[in-house]
Amino acid sequence: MPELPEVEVTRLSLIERVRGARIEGVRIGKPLRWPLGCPPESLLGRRVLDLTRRGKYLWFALDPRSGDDAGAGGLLMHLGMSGSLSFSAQATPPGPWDHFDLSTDRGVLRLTDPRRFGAVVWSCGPHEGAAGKLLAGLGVEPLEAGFTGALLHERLRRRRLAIKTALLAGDVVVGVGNIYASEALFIAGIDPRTRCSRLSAARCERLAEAIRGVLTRAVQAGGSTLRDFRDAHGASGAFQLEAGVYGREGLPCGRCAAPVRRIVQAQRSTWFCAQCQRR
DNA sequence: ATGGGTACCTGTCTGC
DNA sequence: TGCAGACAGGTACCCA
Repeated sequence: MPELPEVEVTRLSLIERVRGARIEGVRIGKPLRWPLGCPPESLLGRRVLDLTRRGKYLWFALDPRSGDDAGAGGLLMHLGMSGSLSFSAQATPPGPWDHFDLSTDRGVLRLTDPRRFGAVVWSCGPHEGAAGKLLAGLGVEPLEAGFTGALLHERLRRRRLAIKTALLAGDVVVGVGNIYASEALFIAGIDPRTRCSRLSAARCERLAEAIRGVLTRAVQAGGSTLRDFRDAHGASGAFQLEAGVYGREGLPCGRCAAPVRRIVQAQRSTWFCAQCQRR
C-alpha cells in the first residue's frame, strides 16, 4: 500500500491531532516485523512532540517523562506492504488486523496491518539505536531541494543494475516504490531495463523531474488508492485515475496506444511502454 | 562493493 | 464450490 505519498498523506492527516497528545495506554496485538524494543509502560505519560517522515518511515518524537532518566526518544514506524494508520476519538474493539494501539488523551492511534510487514520500534533518537540503523543507508529525499538530476546522475553513474531496480532499492533516492518507479520511468521516457551507468545527465534530469512531479501530484491527490489506501480520517486517494502504465498490462499506452507490457525485475512487476520508453 | 535471491505474512483473485 | 497457485504498494539480510 504505502509509498512516499501515502506515508506523507498519513503524516499530514495525523500531525495536528497527535502533536501534544499524551500517551495513556499501549496495546500490542500479533507481532509485527520487529519487537517494540522497550517495555510498553515506559511510553506512558510521554507526549508526542512531533511527527516527521524519512523515506517511508514515520518518526513520532516523544518528550522525556519527568523523573525518567531514559531521555526523550521516540517511535519509528513503518507501514510495510499493507499497513495504515487511523486516529479516532473513541476506542473501538480491535479487529484481527489491528496490531498496535496508542491510546492518548486525544484519542487512539491505531496501526492496522494484515500482512504484518510493518513495524513500530522504540529508539533513543532518529539517529541512534534501532532507528539509526534502519535509517542509515537511505538515499536523498525526492521532495527536498537537494534532489536534482545532477545528483541522480552522480549516484547512478557507477551502478550497473537496471534503473527500475535501483529506484526501488532506496539507497539513491527514497520513497519511490513499485507504483511510482514504473510511473516515473514512463513519464521520463526511460526503459526500466536500462542500466544506470548508461543514463545521460540529461535523462537523469528528466527522471528527477518525473519523480518529483509524480510524487508531488500523488500527495496532492491524497495518495494512490490502487487497493484500499485511506488516510487517517478514512478519506481515499485518487491517483489510480491517472496511472499511466501501472497495472495496465495489455491496455493501450495513453501516449502512443501501443499495449503496455509487464515484465518482472528483481521479483517485482514492472509496467512500461516499449514504444515511448527507450534504453 | 554490488547485485541477486530469500524471507517475513496474509488476503485476494484466477483458473481448473 | 473447492482448491491450488500467483500475486500484492517493502525491505533487511545472506550469499555469490
